[in-house]
Amino acid sequence: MSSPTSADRGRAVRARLLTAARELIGEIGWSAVSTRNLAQRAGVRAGLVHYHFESLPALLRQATIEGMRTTLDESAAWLSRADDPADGIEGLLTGLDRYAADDPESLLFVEAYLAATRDPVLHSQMAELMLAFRRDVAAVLDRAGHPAAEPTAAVVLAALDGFMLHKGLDPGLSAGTIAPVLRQLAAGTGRPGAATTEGEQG
Amino acid sequence: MSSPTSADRGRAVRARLLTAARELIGEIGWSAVSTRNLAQRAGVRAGLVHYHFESLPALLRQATIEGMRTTLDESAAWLSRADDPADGIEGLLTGLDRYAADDPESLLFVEAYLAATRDPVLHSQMAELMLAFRRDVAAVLDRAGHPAAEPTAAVVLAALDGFMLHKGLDPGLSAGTIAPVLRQLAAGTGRPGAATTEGEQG
DNA sequence: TATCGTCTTGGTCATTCGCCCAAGTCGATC
DNA sequence: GATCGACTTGGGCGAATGACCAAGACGATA
Repeated sequence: MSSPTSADRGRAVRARLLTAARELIGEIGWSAVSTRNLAQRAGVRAGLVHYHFESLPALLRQATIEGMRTTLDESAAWLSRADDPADGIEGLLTGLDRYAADDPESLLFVEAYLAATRDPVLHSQMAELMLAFRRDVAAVLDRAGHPAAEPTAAVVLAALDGFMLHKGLDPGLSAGTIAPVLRQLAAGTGRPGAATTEGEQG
Repeated sequence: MSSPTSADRGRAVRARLLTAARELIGEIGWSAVSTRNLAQRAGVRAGLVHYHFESLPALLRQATIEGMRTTLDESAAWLSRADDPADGIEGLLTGLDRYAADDPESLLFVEAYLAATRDPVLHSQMAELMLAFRRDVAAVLDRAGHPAAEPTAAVVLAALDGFMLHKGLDPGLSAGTIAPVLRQLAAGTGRPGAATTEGEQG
């Protein structure tokens, strides 16, 4: 009685293709994803790609946006759940740290940034997502009384993405190394009480 | 007489190919650079690529490493020339800001990070370069009495690369926005005198 | 049972890819 | 003037690419 056959199988194939796209983008790079290796990863025939999706770029766009939305929604939820903004940001950082080296999903974001440079449609969709997330981070900082919430949020997000980039080159770069600096940033300027930098950096 | 013909023309062709490679990597992406569009950009026949270079990836590697070395050397020189580390870092930032939107050369770095993820040779060469530069930045911070030079240097460099990434999505993100935050970072923790954040952020 | 819509198959199309090579140009050297 | 070596030309190789399509499969509907 798991009856739904035609339409449901189609839905499953679409989902498998989107998941495979997210994996492959991180593993081999955005423009190296082809209809054939994508179909192989998803376990379907290559002809299905152009039946279920308008084009290969359209598929990659949709997979990317869905993946980013999921990750950013979870991150925003985690952030607003933390007592202290610094705790929330450090949580984001360590979450990033845990699966950055192994899982290529983290590279999906960077690949998407670059792809957005050359794809106007992807660009506008990603810009909307990222602006909303940055607003969330700024709001959390502002609510905690941070004197410069907006620019600090911009720097923190830039540092997080850049951390992902640099971590690939230098395995010695871990979340623990830069967490104190990010905490200091999240704490604001003249608040010595939140300065965890003293005593245990390195 | 500008006589040197054979060997000298070859040298010129190699240089043109390397320059064209740096341009194209930023414009269309690392894996989209082909022997043919590369040769066309350099104003050279496609067959020359494999005469002057072992392979296309080898050419891209060499072009990338040379470009990065030049940029990093200039940046390090600029940094050590500044009186205050904060001034030096802000100089790096504004230099990055000026030609980030137009010139695709800024994307070369990000493309290289991703390519290094999949190319062990490029990986080791880039790692050496970036580690040396981060050491330079940390040394400048340390010399100015910064209490946490190493991790701060890591965060600053990550923020700079991340800034390049985010700037492509949000044109409203300019160097002026995040410069105060980076200054604060460069100034260290408990030094209110260097806190330029007050009064004019945004 | 017959028809319909949705999905799937297997293959083809023109194009582009990295790489290779025989033949040629041309100044330098003897 | 002959020879040499560095460089250049133009074409060609098999393989991979994105896109497309006629034909079939199969449960749902009538």
